[in-house]
Parts: sequence; structure tokens; C-alpha cells
Amino acid sequence: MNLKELSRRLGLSQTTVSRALNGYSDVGEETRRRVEEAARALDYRPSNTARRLALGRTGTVGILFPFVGGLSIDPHFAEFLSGVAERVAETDSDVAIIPTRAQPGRELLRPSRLRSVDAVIVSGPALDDDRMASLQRARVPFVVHGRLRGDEGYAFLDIDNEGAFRRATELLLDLGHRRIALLNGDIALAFASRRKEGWEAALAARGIVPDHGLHREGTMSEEHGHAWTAALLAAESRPTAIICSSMILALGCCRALREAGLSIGGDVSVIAHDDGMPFIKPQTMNPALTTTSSSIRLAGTRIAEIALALADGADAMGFREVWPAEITFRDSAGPAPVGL
Amino acid sequence: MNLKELSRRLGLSQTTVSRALNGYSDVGEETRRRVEEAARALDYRPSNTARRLALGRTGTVGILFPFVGGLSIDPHFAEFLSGVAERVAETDSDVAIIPTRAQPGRELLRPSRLRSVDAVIVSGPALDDDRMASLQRARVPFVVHGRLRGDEGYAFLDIDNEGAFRRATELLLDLGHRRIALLNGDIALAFASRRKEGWEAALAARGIVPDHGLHREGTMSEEHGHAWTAALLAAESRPTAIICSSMILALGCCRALREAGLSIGGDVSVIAHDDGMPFIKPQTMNPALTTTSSSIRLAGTRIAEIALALADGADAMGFREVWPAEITFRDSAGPAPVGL
DNA sequence: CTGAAAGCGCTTACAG
DNA sequence: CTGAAAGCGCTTACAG
Repeated sequence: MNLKELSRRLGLSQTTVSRALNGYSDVGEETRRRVEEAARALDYRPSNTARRLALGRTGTVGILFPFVGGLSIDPHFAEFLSGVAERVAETDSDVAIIPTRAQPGRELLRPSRLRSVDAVIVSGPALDDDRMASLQRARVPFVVHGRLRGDEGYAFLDIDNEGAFRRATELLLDLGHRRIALLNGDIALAFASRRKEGWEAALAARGIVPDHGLHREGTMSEEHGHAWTAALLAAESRPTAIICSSMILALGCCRALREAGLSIGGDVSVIAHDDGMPFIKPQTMNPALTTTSSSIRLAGTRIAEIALALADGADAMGFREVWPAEITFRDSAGPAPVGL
Repeated sequence: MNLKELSRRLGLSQTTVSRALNGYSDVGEETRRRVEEAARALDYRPSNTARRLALGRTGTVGILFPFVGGLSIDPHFAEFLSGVAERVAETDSDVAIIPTRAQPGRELLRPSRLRSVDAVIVSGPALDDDRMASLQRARVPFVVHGRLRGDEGYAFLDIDNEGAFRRATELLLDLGHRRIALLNGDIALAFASRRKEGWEAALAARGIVPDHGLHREGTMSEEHGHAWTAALLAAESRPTAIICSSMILALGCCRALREAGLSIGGDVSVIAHDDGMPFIKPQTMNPALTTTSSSIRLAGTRIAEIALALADGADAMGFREVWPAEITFRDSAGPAPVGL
């Protein structure tokens, strides 16, 4: 059942039927009713493809995976994607996943893919990320989740990673900690780099030279959280506090602390960044975890909104948002143990 | 730059240019070369939309979220999705995410979405799932990850959930355990239901009446793993072994056991189902976890292949696969403690 | 308020 | 080996 057939049966022109179905005001009340009824009865559904061709819009928003480790959708990205998908589903558009390989220099973005898309969401930019440049060259509207140093003329939504980790570090310094470790995400990624800067800035402000042995970075897995913590504890001079860039790292970190017989919040304080993932919650840990937090899912829905607006021709420069992270004090952060 | 313009510049017909670009054999060698060169030089990229309209294919594979808790992409589904996306990316097709609401009876599948899709992947079917029926009515080719009871005439790929959990239970029975708990996924979902059956069957075969107080079900979160285990330990007659339907549940389960001062593999044995998610690995746990395992990512790539084949008109009845799960014995499963 | 017609940018029988 | 033309199924000035 297509438009031609439907209008033939109704004895109306395609024009009128199309206008009736699309809610134009200049269609007779009675006519509209007849058309809508017939469409329902005959189970007519317009072809999206034809619609898109006629409208000059593809009706899809593309989403690029985080740059590094690009082949797996990690839980953080999954939650972000949920937010994006939920918001886009409220419209007539689709979300298309555009996997990109991590090999630098190799055709990261199949240009043909970009033709199927009205706007693109770039997730997890790396410090030397060239995807934004490619997109600009291809003149595809895009918005970045995160941002690079100079945040060069594109739309972005980022959280204040530097500020969040600076404040977390300050909080620990205020509690008397001096050896504060940071278990970070892949340092090639922009967010991890900023978090490191926040940590360094807070230490430097108190005249402490950051000990780079206390900074670990890589994939944010439970395994890494565990291994890095175990290694830090084995070193000659162990940290009294550990900041984790994700709840998953924190899980592994806490496991290592418990295995070492150390009390969390007593012997070693822990602060974790909480992206608001529903399946691991800081408040149900034991002890409850002090966190910096920001909903990555909400970021997804907002970014989807921005992408949709860009697809509609909005100016990218109108969307440059930095969200603050919230600090929540719970039991896992306590005073530095005395006598160290 | 479109086909019309490109062919005008080349002084050729659209027909010839199109055929040259699409690798038809009946184009002059010299002509093909000229066309390809010009296309590159002028950065010509065909419109996917127009292509799709002409070909009568949408060039996209849709994927439906797991039925329950449909709004969030949980880590298991994310890993599955990674496999799907990776495989589909090798073709010219796109993956479109089609979120469905969990409210039963409400327009779960916006029919208009199904028009944008050549084939659909249904993930996480529920026992009373009506999406398959909808898809059959709409005559959209689809493949299900999982299956329902009667596996009614559709393509599916499932793992042997019943067998895996039966064998896990048997293994524990062989070690002398009698009170074996099962921390399960949402029992409304087909996979959880089958796992429960496997557990019951193994117990029944040894003349043990399944104690339904030892069966817990719901979202597979760390929090639930912890809370359920804590509750089981608080009961008058605690289990000596616990089977977890996912590594995330196992994480919470082990945390509760450690908090209770119980040794894993000694006081209480643990077996977990491992979907092969890269960020939580059973072999790096302490002790290493005994598992039933099957790569959910591999299932994703295979399911994508099936969906692609169905889009090409393959017969759905040719794809009915049940994959076995592998059992790996590690340290978390030991003999039942004596004197209980 | 309604319709005839052109156009979106491709593919592909069909003819030469 | 190449081209003129129809067709995919919509939308939308434009005319009446």
C-alpha cells in the first residue's frame, strides 16, 4: 500500500492525501477524516526512504564510538547511548551506530556512512582526534561529547572534569591526605587528561609535587582497578587515598583493599566518579562511596537534542555546554591515618 | 556533486557512470578508469537514500532492546550490540537502534520504524513477548536472540541456558552441596526462566525439592547481587553454594560473602555465568571464579549475519541455532563444608 | 480547498 | 559497450 494506491482508492490526488496525513491546515475537515480513516483501515505507512529523499534529510543521527577501544561498547558509553536513543526515539529520526576503528590514520570514517546521516555525535574524543576535522571537512553537522584543548569551533557538551577531580583531590587534602593516587581512564582520551590536570592542580596548589607513580591509566575495567590498587599497595610508600575515574574501577580498587585487609575510609580513603550507571551504585557499597557525579545518561539525552537541532540547521556555536559535577560526601573518605 | 552532475562533466550518461561505479562488467576498461578517477577527484559520494529508494532496500538492520527494563542498555546488551555493530559495519548497511517501551500492551513497536528496516534483531525476549507476533504480522524479517517455549517458526540464536545451569548445579551437587541458591535475571525473561528450569531439573534428579526461597530474580545489578546474598546469609538455613546469572551479580555476591567473613570456595561456593564482557573477568577475581560461559559478543556477530541473510531473502527456518555453554572449573567452587 | 506536475538522486530493463 | 527513459514513493511550489 503506497500513496499512489491509497489516493486512487480515495479518489483524491496524492497531493491532498499527503497534505492531509501530514497535518497541513488547508485540507477540508471532512476530507482529512476520510483520509486518516482509510490510511488506518488499509494500514498505510509511508516509506521513510522516499520521504527522506523528497525532504533532503536522511532522518538519522549517527553516533561514533569512543575513539580508543572503539570496538566494544563499554558500560559508560552504553549508558550514554541509552540517553541518546531515548531522546531520538521521541522524534521520527533513527540512531545509527557508526563504529570506527581505532587505528590512527586508517580510514576511520567511511565517508559513505556520513552521507546517511543528518548530524553526528562524537563520543570520547582523544587528544589527537582527527575525526572532528574530518567532519568539518565533510560539512556534516556534529556535536562532541567532551572536548579538546582549544575547543575549536564546534558544538560540544562536556562535564567539568578538571574541576571535579581538583575538588575531589582538595577534599582529600583537607582531610590530611598527602599521598593521593589517581586511577584514571586511558590518558589518550580528553576526559582522562583533564582529570589528571585537576588532580595535579590541587596538589600543586598545596605545594605537593605530583608523584606520577601514583597515576595509573588505561581501560576502566574491574581488573585494572584491582591490579593497579594492588600494585600501589605493594610499593614502598603506599597512598592513603585513591581517586577512581569510574565506579567499575572503584569496584576493583575496593576489592584489592579488602583483600589487603585495609579498611576503606579508615586506612585508605576512596573517592570515585559516578556516571550514574544503574547497575553499580555508590550508596549501596560498603562503606558508601564518596563521589563526584554527573549523569552520563542525561548528557546523552541533551546531546541528542543538540544533534537534532544541528540537523535542523541550528548554529553549532550556540551549543557549548560544560556541566558541573556534584560532590557527595559519604563514608569512604575519611581523615588520613595518623603516624604516616 | 550528484550523479547527474558527474556524468555531465564526463560527457557520459548517468547509466554508464552508475554501472561503472557499481562494478558492472559491461563497461569499457578505459571508461571505468575515467569515471572512477573523476568520482574521486570530485569527491562524489552517492546518496544512500536515493540508492535505497531505487533498490527497494532500506540498508539498515534494526535492533530492539531487551523487553524488560528496555530504557537502559545494560552491559550485557551493550556487549551483544558491539558484536552486531561490528559485523554490520563490514557491509554497507547501518544498525538502527529501535527502543521499545516496556509497558505491555502499549504501541511497543512504532510501525513506522519498521518501515526503515530490512530486518530486525529482537533481543532479550520475555515469556509473554508479543513483539515476534507483531513482526510476523508486519512481515518484517527478524531473528531473535533467545527463544520462547515453542520456538514458533522464526529464526533464533540462543545459548543452552537450561543445560548450562543444570550442569553447574550438578557440579555443585557432586561436590556435596545440597542447599544451592540461584541469583537469576528477571524471571519474566526467557533466558532466566530456562536457567531456573535447569537448576530445578538438576536438583530434582537427585531427589531434592527446589527451595524457592533460594531463588532470587530481578535486574542483574551489583546491588542486587549483594542484597540477595546478604538476605540469603541472614536466613535461618543458609546456602552453601550460589550460582549467579551474570558476572555483575557475582561481583555483588562475592562482596557480601567477604563482608560476612565467609571464604569463597570454602564456606560458600560460587559459580557465575560469564558472558565474556571484557571489563569483568572471572579469572582475575580472587579466588578465580568457576563459570559457565558463552561469548555474548560472538552471538551478536552471528545474529547480525543472520539478520543480513534474512534481509537478502534467506529462509528464516534455516537459522535455528542453540550454542552450548562451556564450563570452566576454577577455585570458587569447592567441596561443601562438612558438618552442615 | 484540491490537483497536475516536477523533483529528490539513484538503478536498471531495454534498445541500439 | 553506451544511452534514453522509466521508476522507486514520497513532498511541494504553483495554479486554479
